[in-house]
Amino acid sequence: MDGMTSAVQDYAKAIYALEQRGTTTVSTNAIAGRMGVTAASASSMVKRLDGMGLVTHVPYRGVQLTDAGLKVALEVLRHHRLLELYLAETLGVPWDRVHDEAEVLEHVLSEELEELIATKLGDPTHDPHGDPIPTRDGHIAEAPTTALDDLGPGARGTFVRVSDSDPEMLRYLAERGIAPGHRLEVIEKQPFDGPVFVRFGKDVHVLGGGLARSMRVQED
Amino acid sequence: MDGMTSAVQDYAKAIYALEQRGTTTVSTNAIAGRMGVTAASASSMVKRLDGMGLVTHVPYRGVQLTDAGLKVALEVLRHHRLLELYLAETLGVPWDRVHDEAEVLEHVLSEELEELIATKLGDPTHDPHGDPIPTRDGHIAEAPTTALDDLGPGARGTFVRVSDSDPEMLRYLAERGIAPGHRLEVIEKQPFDGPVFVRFGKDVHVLGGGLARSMRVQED
DNA sequence: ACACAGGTTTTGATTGGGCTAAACTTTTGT
DNA sequence: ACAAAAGTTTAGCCCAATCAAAACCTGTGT
Repeated sequence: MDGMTSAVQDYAKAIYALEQRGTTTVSTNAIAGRMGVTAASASSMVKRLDGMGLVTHVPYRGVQLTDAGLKVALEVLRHHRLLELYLAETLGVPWDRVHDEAEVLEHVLSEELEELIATKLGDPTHDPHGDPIPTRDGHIAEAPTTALDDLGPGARGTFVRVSDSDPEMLRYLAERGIAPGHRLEVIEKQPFDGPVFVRFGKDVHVLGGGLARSMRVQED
Repeated sequence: MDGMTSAVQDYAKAIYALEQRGTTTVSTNAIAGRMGVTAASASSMVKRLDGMGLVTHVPYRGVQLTDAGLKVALEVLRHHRLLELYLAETLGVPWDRVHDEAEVLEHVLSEELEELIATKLGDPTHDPHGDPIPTRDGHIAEAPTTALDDLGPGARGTFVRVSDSDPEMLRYLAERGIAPGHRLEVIEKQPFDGPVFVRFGKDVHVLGGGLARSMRVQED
């Protein structure tokens, strides 16, 4: 299993993330969007991944991770999330910036270092965004989440993460005292794609647009 | 100043290392040897570095780092040596392996993380191989060293490092209780490129061949 | 003085990753 | 039912980094 470049790992991770978002098969355009490349680039890369046996690709119909591909994705994800936690805990990297640091480190982390870090952290199960960390042998406790935007009034749950860990959003939310792990209740949702009124603790916040669509909630 | 790929950084570092070894101008072959690539590859890369203003290259005559090139080399070197120290001290990576880990991490270490690590380590001046760590602003206290092989009987000094931090050699030496930082005295040197008899503390060791040529000593 | 060995550079090919523009397939709207 | 829109793939190009083979300098020895 060679040819395992950073790009290949990133695509596997992206496809995994997209598969989690409901759709069983993932479109080329979705991959391109997430990777920030053109559809043409994504298409040719998908062909490579298929050749490597990491995905099954039915032209014009979409792509799906194979077991081998899933393994790759989860390994990178484990690296990523362990690093996020490590950077936040032991080096005091501001928690809205650990994502970007981890993004580049994840590809060069040796298995040996991964092991040392995991041990040092006490084999943690969740990263600082509230995301579960895959185990060494590729298992993950992925509780299903819903976009805050899709919840109706009365819904209760835990704010789990911001998809893609967008630092801007994380900072914005942090400024108003909102962070992954916090309990919430939806008070009201304006129609016509309008904002949602959410209670965090005592405070009610109005969240709309991209924000409410990116915030993932684990419902009770 | 873009186009700063890992490869460019590695070449700058290699050229810096070779310049330290006495010769003012560095040959293409020497670079190729150190980088583990063919002379052709080194030659074309040298042309790139010249175009970027990192070296001055006189065809067929050799290469020399410019101020800009030196700055690049010392920045990477600072990353490398801070990482070596960090990995050894806080993660317990065996000290004969920190070099290889640092080799890949040095290129993706952000300035921010570098700062946090340096602070956490108390702004250290030397790495675990005994090599000085360049300062943020590109200064380095490079004490001149001599190959153990070049010392004569009676010479005293401190074993400073193994050039290129060869893990095999480091392990071999560690097994016999020899490590950078140890004081030594040359007892005898056999003629005709023969081995050298060196006292470390109470023990006298016989070191010859590639070993004595790679061990760098800072003379009193 | 000049040929030859050894070091250096050039040439042309390859691989990984990306882009634009054009071709092709599928979906959608009327 | 069929054309337009939307999505996907292909074709042809670029750049970084490498290699092997060929062409090219340089210095040395006779």
